[in-house]
Amino acid sequence: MSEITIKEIANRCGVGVSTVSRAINDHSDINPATKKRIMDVIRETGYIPNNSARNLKRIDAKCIGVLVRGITNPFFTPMIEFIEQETEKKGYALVLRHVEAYENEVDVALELEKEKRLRGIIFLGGSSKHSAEKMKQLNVPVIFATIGSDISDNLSKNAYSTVSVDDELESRKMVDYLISLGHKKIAILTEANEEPSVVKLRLDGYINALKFHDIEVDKSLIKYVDKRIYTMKNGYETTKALIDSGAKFTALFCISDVLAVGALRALSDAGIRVPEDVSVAGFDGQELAEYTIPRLTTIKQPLLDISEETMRLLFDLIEEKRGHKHLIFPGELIEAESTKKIN
Amino acid sequence: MSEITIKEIANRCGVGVSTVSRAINDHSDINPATKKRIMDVIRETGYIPNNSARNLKRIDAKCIGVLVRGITNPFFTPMIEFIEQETEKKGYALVLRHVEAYENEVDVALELEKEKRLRGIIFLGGSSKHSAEKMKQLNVPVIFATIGSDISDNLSKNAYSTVSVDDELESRKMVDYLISLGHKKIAILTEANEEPSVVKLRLDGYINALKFHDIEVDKSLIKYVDKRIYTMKNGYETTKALIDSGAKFTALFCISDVLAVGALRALSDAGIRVPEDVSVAGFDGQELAEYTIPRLTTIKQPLLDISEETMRLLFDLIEEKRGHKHLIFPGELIEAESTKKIN
DNA sequence: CTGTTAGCGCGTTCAC
DNA sequence: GTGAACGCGCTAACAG
Repeated sequence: MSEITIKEIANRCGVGVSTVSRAINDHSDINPATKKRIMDVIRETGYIPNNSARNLKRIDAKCIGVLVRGITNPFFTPMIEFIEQETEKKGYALVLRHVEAYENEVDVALELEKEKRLRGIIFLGGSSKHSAEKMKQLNVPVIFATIGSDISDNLSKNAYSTVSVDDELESRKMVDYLISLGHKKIAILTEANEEPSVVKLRLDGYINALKFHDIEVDKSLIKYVDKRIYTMKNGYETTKALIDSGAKFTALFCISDVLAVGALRALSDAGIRVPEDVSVAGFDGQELAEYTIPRLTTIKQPLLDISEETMRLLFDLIEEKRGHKHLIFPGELIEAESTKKIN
Repeated sequence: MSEITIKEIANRCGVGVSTVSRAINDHSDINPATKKRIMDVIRETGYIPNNSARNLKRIDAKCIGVLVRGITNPFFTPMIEFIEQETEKKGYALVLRHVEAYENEVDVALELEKEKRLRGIIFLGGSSKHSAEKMKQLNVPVIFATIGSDISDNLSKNAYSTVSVDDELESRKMVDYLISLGHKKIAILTEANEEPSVVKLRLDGYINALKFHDIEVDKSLIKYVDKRIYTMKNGYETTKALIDSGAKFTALFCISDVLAVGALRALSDAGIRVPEDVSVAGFDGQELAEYTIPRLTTIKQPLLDISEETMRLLFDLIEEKRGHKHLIFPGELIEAESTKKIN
């Protein structure tokens, strides 16, 4: 039962611990024969090195950390898969960590950096607005992916990079499109969040588009979901509330595809046809949007581009080839079946 | 940027390291005043204890590990949330780890157990079939949730617990139901997997139900998706292939809800109405099933029951109140809109 | 209540 | 090519 350690292996092989260490870590200066003997014993005994002890000593642990906000959200899955591949290609290990609602992502990162000796950190989701003070403690390169820099104060912009779409612009693009289809009474499903965030930016885009086209912003058409913008339930219930409120609208813009799925269902239940009676649009361009009935008109975030550039930037930063940047990629308006020109 | 350590804090406060340690770990035997002084300095300096070092020493780390197979799969999300709550209630920490396709979950568990000094391990997804030898190395309680014990050899059944539905039975239940609606030509979307697995059990259930009702098993109606049963794309493409094959069927049973979503879309694209022309059924009872159009008939796995019993069992095992068990919960057949009596 | 000290398991010098 | 010894940062046991 007692835990088996490197010492134990060394004893059984009649060698010193450092030799075992060399065998495990693929060092070159070791006799192939002894290495084989050691590896055999390791396999027999089922010995597993203790990671805590390794991390404590190892100075050159090539490891990058990815902190994901919201486990509920399938949106990041394709990005994570790409990041995993690239990380491995570069010979780095990856530590993936979900950040709970009650946790501060930078605190978690700080802790992880010490524990795993991270060489770089990627934040997926969450906010890039953090105290410059704390950010500075993170003394490895940091990149926020899918979160723009508009969200933070200018002071700390050179403390990290961002790779994202321009959420305000993309949101505006979608509302412009709906307006171009003849819609004037456009409702929106969003989250009550006055903090700088992608949510806020998307709402801003909606308001700005309406204003630009001299359409009055009708507060009864702005509906706030309860807390989470990535649950169908919230999309369903908030849409139901919108319908029940008696407000008249010909289009409904949901700031996430997941919300839109709930909206589609709620409209259908109310006997409202999409897109004949009401046009519905989402945001994100998740896989799901291609499989709803009707298919969802949405803004597709270029996740592959974002992921690629994130990794390129991160490794450049690690190798000190260049400084921090703030990159913006254009989203793509996917015109699908859920929106239609108004009669 | 030299890392700041506990020693440094001790120096700055003019106390010993153990006093700092006591302050950090909320020990009772410490002067509140000195504790406050220490905590202040810690806050100022932004000191963060190194987890690796802690894990290395700490003997009583109350920590449980959850290993999740397949990050793509939103199915486990509600379970994870529940497990998190319960773990915290009991004063335990939680380590959540996703297991990649190329990894062996028991190996990962072994590693994690050493690193984090786990007191218990929960596997979500994957297989419970592992060499008894390896399982024995895991010398803390192990529970497989949502995976039945039928999958493993009898020898090692007392080495771990399982909490799940009976996948074969539930699958049979669904096919029985479809037959009761008058369907005889029932196609199935599954995965080519001869290994013992939930996938295999669900296919077995399908075959057994047909046999029981003296319906011939038509191999052209058994369609295998490519690798993953939790992607809509696979559901879509495999259904398309089924349609294109010209095979006649009046019902389509998908062994996951996610596959069924793809199937719904493919049928719709082919001009086949659900449920008028073809009935569609899923399996799992995920949130998504309530939001498709039409709503999906499915087998709802009692995730709350499974989660509750998993946690109860785990803590009982940790406290050595009882031995390993293999619990089966009944699934619930949700009759929704995607299935219909045949004319 | 507090300081000193001995390891936790391993990687890394530095001798040999 | 190999082993002995040191210390990573911390907690726990033991004195005081």
